[in-house]
Amino acid sequence: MQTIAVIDFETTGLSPNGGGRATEIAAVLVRGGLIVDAYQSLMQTGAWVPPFIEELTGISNEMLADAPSAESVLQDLALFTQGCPLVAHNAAFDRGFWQAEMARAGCMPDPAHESFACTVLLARRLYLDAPNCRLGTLAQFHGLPDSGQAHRALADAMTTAHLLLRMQHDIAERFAGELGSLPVEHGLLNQLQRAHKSALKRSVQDYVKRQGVQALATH
DNA sequence: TGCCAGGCCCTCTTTAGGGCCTT
Repeated sequence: MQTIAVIDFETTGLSPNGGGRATEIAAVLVRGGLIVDAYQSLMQTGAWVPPFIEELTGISNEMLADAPSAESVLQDLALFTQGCPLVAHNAAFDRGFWQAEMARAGCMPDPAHESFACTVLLARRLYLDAPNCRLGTLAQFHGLPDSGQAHRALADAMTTAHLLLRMQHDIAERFAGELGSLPVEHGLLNQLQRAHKSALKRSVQDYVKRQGVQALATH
């Protein structure tokens, strides 16, 4: 059964190329429709946290002074998520920091981590009635469990994980005719997030068809 | 005070521009 890692970074800015560094990371493991494990840590990169970010996240320079080094945190994280495809809310943002911080820490690239699905792109496909696709809005829209203080890594990763579970449920229900008993795994999420709204059903059918071919190929 | 990035999507589009989403 596939395990998916839902991740969330808190950072000092919007882009690693603009000098932004990670301040906190969380990863939540999802398997078989359940949250099965979680990891969270502050990390010390030596970067200064601007007042605006401190107010937004509650993460201060003083808190980071006692935090473990980014290198040790990222090595732990690489082990924790080993072999798991990744999911994040606005994956383009987290993917940029993931790649930059993993490279700085000298972690070997994990082929599974090249597959990075985005709950924003999926939400834009699936929830046309939602006011917008911000994480907090979608959590309220679906009545997701309260995961704690927003803009902290574990709380946001937990909320994203609950959103992902909701999406897997909704996709399975909406496309029950095409999917049958096929689980809603990472490959289908990737397929759907790239599909045009009007082509959702065709994407599911294409995915199911390919799964069938792969199943035959393994026998 | 306001902007600083980057990837993706949508449309009054595709030889482009603007909005969304993340910290």
